[in-house]
Amino acid sequence: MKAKSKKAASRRAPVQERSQLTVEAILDTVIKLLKRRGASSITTNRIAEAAGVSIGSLYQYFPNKRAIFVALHERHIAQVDRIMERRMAESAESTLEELISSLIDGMIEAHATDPELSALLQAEVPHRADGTRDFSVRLHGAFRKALAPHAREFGSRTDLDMRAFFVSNMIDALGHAIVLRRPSGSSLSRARAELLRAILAYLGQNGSSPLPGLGVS
Amino acid sequence: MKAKSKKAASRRAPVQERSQLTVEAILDTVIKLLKRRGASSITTNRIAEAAGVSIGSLYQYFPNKRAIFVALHERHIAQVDRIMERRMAESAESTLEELISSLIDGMIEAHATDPELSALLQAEVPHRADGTRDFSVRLHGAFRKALAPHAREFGSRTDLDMRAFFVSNMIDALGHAIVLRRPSGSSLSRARAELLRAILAYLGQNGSSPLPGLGVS
Amino acid sequence: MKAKSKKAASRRAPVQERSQLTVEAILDTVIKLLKRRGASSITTNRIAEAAGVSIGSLYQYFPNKRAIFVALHERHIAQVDRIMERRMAESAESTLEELISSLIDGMIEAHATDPELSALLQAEVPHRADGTRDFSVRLHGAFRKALAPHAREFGSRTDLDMRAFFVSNMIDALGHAIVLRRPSGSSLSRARAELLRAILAYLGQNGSSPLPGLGVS
Amino acid sequence: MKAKSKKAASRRAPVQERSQLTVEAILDTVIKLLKRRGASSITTNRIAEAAGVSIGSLYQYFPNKRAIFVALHERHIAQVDRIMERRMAESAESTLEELISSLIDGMIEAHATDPELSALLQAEVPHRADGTRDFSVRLHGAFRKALAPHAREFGSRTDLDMRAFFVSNMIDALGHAIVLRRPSGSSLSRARAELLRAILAYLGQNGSSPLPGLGVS
DNA sequence: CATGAATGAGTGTTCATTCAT
DNA sequence: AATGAATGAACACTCATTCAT
Repeated sequence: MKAKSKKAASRRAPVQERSQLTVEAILDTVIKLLKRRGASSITTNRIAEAAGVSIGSLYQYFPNKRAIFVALHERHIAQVDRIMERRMAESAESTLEELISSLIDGMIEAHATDPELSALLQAEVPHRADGTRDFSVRLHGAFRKALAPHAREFGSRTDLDMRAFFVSNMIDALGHAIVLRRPSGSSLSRARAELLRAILAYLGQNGSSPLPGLGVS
Repeated sequence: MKAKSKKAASRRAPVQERSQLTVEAILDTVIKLLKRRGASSITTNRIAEAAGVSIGSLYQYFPNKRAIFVALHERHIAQVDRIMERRMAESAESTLEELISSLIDGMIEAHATDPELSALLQAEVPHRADGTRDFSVRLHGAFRKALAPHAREFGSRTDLDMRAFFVSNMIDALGHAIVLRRPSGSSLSRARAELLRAILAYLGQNGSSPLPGLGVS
Repeated sequence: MKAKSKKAASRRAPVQERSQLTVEAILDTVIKLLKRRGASSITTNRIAEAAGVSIGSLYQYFPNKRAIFVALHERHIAQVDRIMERRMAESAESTLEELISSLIDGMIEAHATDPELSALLQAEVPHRADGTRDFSVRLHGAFRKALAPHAREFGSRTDLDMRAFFVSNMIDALGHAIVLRRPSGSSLSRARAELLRAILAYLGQNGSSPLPGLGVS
Repeated sequence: MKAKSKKAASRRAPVQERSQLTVEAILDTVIKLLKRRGASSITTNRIAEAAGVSIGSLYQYFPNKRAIFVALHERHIAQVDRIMERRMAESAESTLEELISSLIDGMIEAHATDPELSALLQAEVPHRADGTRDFSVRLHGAFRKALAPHAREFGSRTDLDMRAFFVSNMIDALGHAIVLRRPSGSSLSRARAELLRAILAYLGQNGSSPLPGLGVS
């Protein structure tokens, strides 16, 4: 699930650190402008000004405007990545149900933090289709591993693959949906429970047995 | 599910028709340019030229550039709408399973026709968040009606609402996903069957009994 | 010596004509700015404003800034071309001396009209080396033809070629020099006579006899 | 013929020397960039980087960008100057023919070393008209002195002046021309001989006597 | 002296939109 | 209605130059 891992050597770089701070400041500013005025009115000069950086400096950190949006998407994805990765690590010893439950919460955590931003990023900020795909793909891969121990329950290898695909997409898409569009009048926790139920039902194989001891180990 | 219902006044038809044709031609051109060069290089002048229309005429049909994109999204949604509406009408007498099966096929039909376009519209062409929401909302409403006859099986009214929300989102999001991103090596029909199974399992209530009376058999 | 010969079909083009006028106006403006402020302070917006044309229109006629300078050079060369070509045509029946005399006057006419411009074009306005070369090459070719009838006087074909090369370069470079840098205190006509003498002496073969009957015929 | 004579104060030498080396390195880099990318893409930052000097240091040696180009032209002219000056000194006892022959060789030596650079400096690198003029003027002055002993052969003082002007310009312009544009198929030495012949013929005064004993003394 | 991050005025260029024909 | 030349505000981006370290 690691996106890029540009872990800075701890003491190596006051310069690097300041760079990183500036980059973060710029991206945060873009988010602010995105919410305040919408994507179409964002200009590089406005970003620079609002971020308290000279336009020249902005171009020292980003080669062009598109790169700023790309970085914004990447940072967002990396944040989700980090959350999900942590949860997967934590659930290493848990049952499958616990794992899925945790990942749903992760998804909710990731998107409920700033639902407006999530929506804007998807609807207004152009992003080569790969960005989203990458995330899906990583989540899919993670699930393939998580479900592998139970492979014999899912007929063939293709079955496992498909199952992982569905589960990852359900968590992603439905997690997204319940945060952003859940029917008015229903609580998030209620929706969360429903999502868990949906996934478990799907994995329940013909509704037969209720996942006896599906540890992730 | 009707998007706008611009029922043409019967006698103004000839004019309206030419207008309609021009509008269609323009939107088709936008799609072509979108695929060929990407959204960021689309300009109104280029659209007009590629569509064989003068820039002046283009502005006779669209008040500004954004309106073109809006119209494109609307047309796309309307197409999906039409397909789904037809299928819902056709399945008025069918079992729930048949309805869902049909709607899944509708979703696939809608997106498999031009997956590239679907992806582009979502990733590159800006669309106020409402566009997507509108569609979801309509599908949701439709499902509320479709599931209503079985209301007593789903405890409260809130339950029904939630159930409809999940089913509509699963059809939308997972239908989308299996067309655009399904794991290589798996067939669309296989994925389609899996999606149906997932939804039915979800509606199967705890995976226990098979929806007594709901025709799911 | 023909540069491009885009002689407009006489009635074909009111549009073309206006275009041509605008282009000329722009180039004239560039010259004015060149003289007034120097090449380094010329901007496309300033050109447009000074020419009374919108910047957008300017870019309808020239794809970029460099093209403006290229066009300016080309126009200048074309003017010299035209003058020289006319003189060569007029001297078809004259002696070689008369031809050379006429071409010297042509060169002077060409550069004396606006010596400042000539100097600026050469010193400040960037021009791919070919521009100048082209002119030299055409003049060289012209002289090869002019001297051909006297080929037997100049040993081999290489000799003729070399002779034509020297004469064309003397007319070009020295004609240029006497207009722009001739020693203060000497008249142009005096310098002109000296140039003629220099060329004739050069062609006089060892300075021996005074060009016996070198008619161009 | 001395261009500037920045005779280094003997004791500041080490510093001066390093400075001088840096300046030379910068100018050499400019030439490299000039050849590689063309004048229009040269920036001070690129120069500094390619020269392995910090941009700050570059500005320690040159007050602004223009100064770099000026220095480049001056260095080039100084090189030619040096060559020509040496040759004039060496030919102090020679005949006029020998002097001229030597200066032609000097001109060839100067430009044949790096013809591409010569062309670039003239065509792409902006230079106030004075730069070229200066050189011409100095060569002109030198010739005035060289021809002075034979003043009585050239009628008036004005005559002498004019003669010196023509000879210096012929050496300059035609020397340049034979190096850079001589007709394909002719050797440089052949062209060199032709240039000498042209100048001698010009000085031959009506083609009469062949310059009896025109020492420069 | 050296450095190179930072600056920001200014540039070339685009492109949505208008409007006279 | 249709046209498309013209517009010019606005944009992304550059680059000569400075100055704190």
